[in-house]
Amino acid sequence: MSVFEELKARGMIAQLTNEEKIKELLETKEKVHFYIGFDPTADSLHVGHFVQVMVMSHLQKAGHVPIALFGGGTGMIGDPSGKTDMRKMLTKEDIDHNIECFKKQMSRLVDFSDGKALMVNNGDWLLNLNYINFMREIGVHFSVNRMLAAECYKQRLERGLSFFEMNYMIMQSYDFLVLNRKYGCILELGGDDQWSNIIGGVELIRKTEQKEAYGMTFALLQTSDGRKMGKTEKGAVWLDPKKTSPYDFYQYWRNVDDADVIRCLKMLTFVPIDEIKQYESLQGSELNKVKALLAYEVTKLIHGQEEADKAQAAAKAIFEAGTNTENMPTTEISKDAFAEDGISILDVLTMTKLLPSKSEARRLVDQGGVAVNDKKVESVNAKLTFDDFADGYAIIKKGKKIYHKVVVK
RNA sequence: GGGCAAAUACCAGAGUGGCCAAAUGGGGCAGACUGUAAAUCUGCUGGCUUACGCCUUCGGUGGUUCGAAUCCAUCUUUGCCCA
Repeated sequence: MSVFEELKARGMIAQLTNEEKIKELLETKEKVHFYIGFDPTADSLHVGHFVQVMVMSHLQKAGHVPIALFGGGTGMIGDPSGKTDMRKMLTKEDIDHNIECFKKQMSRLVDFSDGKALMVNNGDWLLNLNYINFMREIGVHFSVNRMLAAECYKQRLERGLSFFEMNYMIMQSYDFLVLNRKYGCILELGGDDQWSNIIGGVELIRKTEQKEAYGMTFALLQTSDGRKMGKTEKGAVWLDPKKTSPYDFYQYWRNVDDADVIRCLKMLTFVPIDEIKQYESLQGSELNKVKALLAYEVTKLIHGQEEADKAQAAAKAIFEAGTNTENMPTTEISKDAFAEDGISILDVLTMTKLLPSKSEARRLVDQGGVAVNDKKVESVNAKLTFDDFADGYAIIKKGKKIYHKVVVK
C-alpha cells in the first residue's frame, strides 16, 4: 500500500487540490518536499497538532521530506480562520521560546537528522519585509472579493475582522512561495481549516512562478458529534508531560467515546490498518478493550514506552485491582497542620489542590464524591487523624477516577 | 469625524431601584445506571462559615439614594449605520 493509500485508508485526508496528481507525485517521485505550518501560540503542541505530525511521520517514512514551518512571523498576527475572536498578540520572545518547545516534541516522531526533515521559521523572511515591495510583488495577486467569500471568514465577517488579520492568508501564501523557491517545496499540507490559506499559496505560485503546486488538508480530529477533540475542562490536552501528565494523557484516550475509537486509532497510531479493520465491528465491552490499546499506543508515541507502561500499570492498578500508589500524584502535609483531633478533610482537599476552594470541597463531600482509603467521607466535619496514615500515607479519592496520595511529614 | 446601540458569572443570555449571589440554556463537577464510554435521570456550580450569617461580584471611576446590576455623569472597549 502506498503512503497515499495508507493516509486515505486511515481517513486522514479531507480535501485535495488535485487528487490524481498528488497521488502520482507521492507514489512515483522519490523525494517530495512538503510543508506544514505550525503557529507557535503556546509552549507545547497539543492534540490538535498531533494529526499533522503523524502525517509528517507517515510521509517521511515513505522517503519524502517534511518541512516544519514555524510561524515566527505569522504568529505575530494570528490566523483568523474559523476563529471567533482575535488572538492575543505574542511577543517575539514568547514565540521563540514556543518554537523551541515545538521542535523538541516534534523530534519524537519526525527525524530531523541529516536533512531528512527541515525546520524553518517564517519570521526569517517575514519580519523584515518591505511593505510596498511586498504589496507590489505579492499583494497584487490577491482579490479581496474572493478572500471575503471564503468560508473560513464567514463567522468573522459577522463579528468583525481587522485588516491586520486579513493579511494572514497572504503571508501564509507567501510562505509557500518562499519554500517553493528555496527548497522546491511543491506540496502544502494542513488541517482542514487551512484550506483557503493553502489554496492561496497554490494560486500564488501558479501566478508568480507559472508552476504547479499542490495542497492537501487533513481531517480535523473531531468527536463524532463535531466537537474538537483534545479539549478538557482544564483546557487542551498537551503533549508536554508537565502540562498534561502521561497518566492524564493516557486516561484521555482511554475515555474517548465509543464512536471515536476507530478513527483515533487510525489517525493517531501506527497500528496497521488491517488490524484496525478487525476492531471496527466490535461492540460494547469488546470495544472498550480497544480503547486501552488506543490509549497505550498514543501515549507510547508521545511519551515513550516507559511512560506508557507506567500509565497503563497505574490505570490497571486503580481500576482493576486495588490501588497502586507508585505513580500517583502526591502531596506532603506537615505534621504541624494537624490539630489534636486531626486535620479537616476540607483542608486536605484544598491543600492537595484536588479542589480550589473549601466551598467546593464541602459540596463534593456533601454529595458523596470523596473517599479516604476507600471509605466514603460521610460528613464535611470529618477529620483525618494519624490513624488514617497507618501505611505512611492516605489515599484520597475524588469522584470515581481521581486518586491522590497524601503523605505526612 | 457624526449618529445609534451594547458591556452581566466559564460561555451564551434574562434582569432595568429593595423579593438579586442574580432567571434560563450550554459547559463543568458529583451521584445513580454502566464498560474507566455514550445516552438518560438527580444534585451542585462566587468566597468564607458547624450553623445563623458575613464578605466580594453585573466594563472602569465618581455621584444620586435609607438602599444601585438597575438612575445620573464621565471614561474605556465593542458592534451597527453615515462619511
